[in-house]
Amino acid sequence: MTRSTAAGAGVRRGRPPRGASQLSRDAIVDATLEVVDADGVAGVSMRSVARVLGVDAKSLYNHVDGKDGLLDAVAEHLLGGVSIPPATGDIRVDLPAIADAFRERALLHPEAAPLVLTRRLASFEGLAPVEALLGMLRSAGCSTGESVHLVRFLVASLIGTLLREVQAGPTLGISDQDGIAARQRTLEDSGLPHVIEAAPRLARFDRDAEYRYTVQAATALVLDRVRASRA
Amino acid sequence: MTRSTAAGAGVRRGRPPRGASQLSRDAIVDATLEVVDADGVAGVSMRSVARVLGVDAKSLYNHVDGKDGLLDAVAEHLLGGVSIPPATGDIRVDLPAIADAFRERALLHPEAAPLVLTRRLASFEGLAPVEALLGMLRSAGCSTGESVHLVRFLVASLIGTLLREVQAGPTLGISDQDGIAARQRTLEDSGLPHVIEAAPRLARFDRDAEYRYTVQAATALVLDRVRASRA
DNA sequence: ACCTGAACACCGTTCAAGT
DNA sequence: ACCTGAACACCGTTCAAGT
Repeated sequence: MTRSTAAGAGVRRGRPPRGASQLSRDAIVDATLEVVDADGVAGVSMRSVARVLGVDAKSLYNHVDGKDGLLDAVAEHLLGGVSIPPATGDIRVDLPAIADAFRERALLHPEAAPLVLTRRLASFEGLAPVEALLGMLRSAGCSTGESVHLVRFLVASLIGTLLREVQAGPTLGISDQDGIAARQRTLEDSGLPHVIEAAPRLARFDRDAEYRYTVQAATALVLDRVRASRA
Repeated sequence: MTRSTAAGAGVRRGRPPRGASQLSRDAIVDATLEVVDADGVAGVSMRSVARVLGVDAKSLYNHVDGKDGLLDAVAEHLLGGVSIPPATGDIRVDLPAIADAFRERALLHPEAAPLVLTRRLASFEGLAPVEALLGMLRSAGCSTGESVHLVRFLVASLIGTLLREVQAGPTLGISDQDGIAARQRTLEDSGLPHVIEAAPRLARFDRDAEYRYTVQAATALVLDRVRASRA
């Protein structure tokens, strides 16, 4: 049913062989993503993942460090797959390209996005975007120190934006016309003057438009910072 | 042992009366925060919270909508307590003041911060900061549309930053000298030239300094946006 | 080297009964 | 109106045994 079209960059494509004892870390991660796509992160249990593989839950412990390790592995698998196009030297092109690559990968399995965005922020699987951002800033003339600060700011902003994008998915968005109306009414009942004034706009949420605004604002900020660094 | 000094703004102070049937939504939220402070969000279960109150776990269902509703209530309780100082009319003062108020409240119970920052991003308990930000931007001359976009960007950036601040708490930070060294070594082993160059700076993380950088960058961005809006 | 049966100490939640 | 006993269908994880 959920037959996701784009699987990882892995070798094996379809669902892993059931019943056969073909267990491997990769197969387990794939099976977990199958569960996540179907039932969300909350649906992941050692037992539910094992069921997909036609195997006993305890067998997973031979390949993965408990449930926590399993979820880490999933986050790492997704983060590790970020592939960034070569730099052009123009920040107005390269910054959006890096952000897009990260976003695309993080939203590959929307239900898994919170995992990718909140777990392992300190991990080293997600270093590709950091390397690209650092390279961009350094060759634009920023100091190493300024570059590191700026990279952290950019990553944090992007993560915050994507986290809301994912959360807003079902609840807000254009899809749910009644939800928007109800939401607007709640906002208007808040008694806060500026919230009331902005209620029609606060009630709706266009994911792509919000993302583009974030990237554009971030780009402007970086350009400003680079200009200041040069002076 | 964990005797947190600053409790909420609630009326009752100490631990709720044990054994007595004094159950109430507020008492349950307080008890949950006690568990969170001691054992983290992962330590929260209907049974562990009930144990703090000297009550059967099932009794909680009379006041709270399951475990999910309980965690929502905790997030709302914390978010609802944000109190923002009156505006001065100077963005360079007011924006940091709003951010500080939000941060202070979100980090009141550090272990509960992920709850506050990720749950209920669409909630209406956290409207006070939104109202303050909208007011600031509108009276600075931004259109309603631009103000809404900007508020979303600012909130997302702040949430992303605070989320990392909380995550970085135990692992990075100044505290763990060996951790920093190990982390630096890993970065240097990545093979990524700019990551290697920046490794000493990437390895350490000063929470307050990073937060200040975020607020300052955000302030600069807003000032720039306001200037553009006027022209 | 890897899989599993037995086992343990947990979970969230419903519902009918009690007071 | 609110609390609980009995009950159900789950959890994660260990360990000793099997192959």
